[in-house]
Amino acid sequence: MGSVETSVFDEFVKNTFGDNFDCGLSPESKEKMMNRGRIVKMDKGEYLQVEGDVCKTWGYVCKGLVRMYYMRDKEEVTEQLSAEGDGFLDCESFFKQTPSKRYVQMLEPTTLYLFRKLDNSEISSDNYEVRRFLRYMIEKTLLDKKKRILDSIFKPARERYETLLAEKPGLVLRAPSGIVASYLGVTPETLSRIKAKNN
Amino acid sequence: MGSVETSVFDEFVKNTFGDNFDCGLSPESKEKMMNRGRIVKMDKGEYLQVEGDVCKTWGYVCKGLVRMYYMRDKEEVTEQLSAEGDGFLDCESFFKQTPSKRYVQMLEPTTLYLFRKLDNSEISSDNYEVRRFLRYMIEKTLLDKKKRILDSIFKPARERYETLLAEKPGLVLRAPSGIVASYLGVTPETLSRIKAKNN
DNA sequence: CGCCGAGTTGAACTGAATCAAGAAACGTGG
DNA sequence: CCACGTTTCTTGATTCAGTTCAACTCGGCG
Repeated sequence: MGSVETSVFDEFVKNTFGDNFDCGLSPESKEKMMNRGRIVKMDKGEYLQVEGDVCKTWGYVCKGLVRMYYMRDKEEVTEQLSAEGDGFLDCESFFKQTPSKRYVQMLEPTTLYLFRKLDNSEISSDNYEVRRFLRYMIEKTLLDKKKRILDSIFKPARERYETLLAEKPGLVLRAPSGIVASYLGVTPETLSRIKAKNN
Repeated sequence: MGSVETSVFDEFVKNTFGDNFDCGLSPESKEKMMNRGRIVKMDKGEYLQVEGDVCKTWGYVCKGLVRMYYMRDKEEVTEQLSAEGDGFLDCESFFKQTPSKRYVQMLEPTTLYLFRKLDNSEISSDNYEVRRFLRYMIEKTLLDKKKRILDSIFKPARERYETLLAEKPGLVLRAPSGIVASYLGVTPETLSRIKAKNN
């Protein structure tokens, strides 16, 4: 593995778990983890995954902008919106290895780092450090998703928008308004009004 | 382990994962899993966990009724409501082993089956089957929670109530209305009106 | 130049929250 | 076992955030 992948992996860990997180991986275990990763470049509009595919990889955005969405009666529901430094995962299909209901599309020319899912023989042969790290990733990802969904229940639309704008201004500025609206769980009209009143 | 625990464990697996699920545990591995379980009887109103505790166990209701809730500005938000055959878990505290924000209270005299969390040395020494089974439990639990929360966003209150009534009539009949309302994510007034119109 | 889809603005509507008051259920002590 | 006070539940009136539907504006692009 070259130094490019090494630094991408370190960056992934830092951005996902925070600065002070100890991933608990020896150099050898880290090497093992990284052997599962590969860098992929994609064009704007291109799909990494469409409905019916089985999700085999865990994604991390090096550069660009990605959205994950599914269809809810002809309406696109944007579940994830990920820019540089964000991970993304279709948990349901990835865990169960069943055909996905979700689409993963590039909103800009994008560079991804993709971790391949382990097959059973790999998991059983893996060392404790690697298994623990994978467990951290699962738990972190799912707890984050849960938190995001809960926020969308309790916080009003304007507050959700302001939080997103404060934490990820790039997303709001770079993604089309309609997609940001769907990510925030409101209609395009409502987002437009929120933006208007914010000036 | 006696036959009581064995049958409780099998029942737990069946109710959690469905009839056709193969837990993939050899008799020895199953024995190992069950060594982590114990049966606990509690009174109505009693707390298994209060805010500040660190969650050490995965719960399964053999008999009775349990609710998990947390405080959101003086208001109790019921996150889980579990009767016979249901599992319950405070994911956040359990995974991170941090002080919990949640309360777990018995709404009836209740018999629980509690699985102790593994410490690190146990995990590293455990066999593949046990680790895989624990992974199934984590993934299942978190995907279910996610689904429930998503339903609460998209489906209107009346539909959520009707689904709950159809799938778990016992909960609606046995739990106090105020708690059911909080579980459904509506005010007691709204639930009362929904019930009134349903006749 | 004129089309086209995305975004904006306005008006009416709706599901659910809030506020307020009355009715029923509950448990505690006599 | 009943009486009483407290909590919980119901019912009504009002309000509000956000949706829906419709018309209009703007910017890009053939």
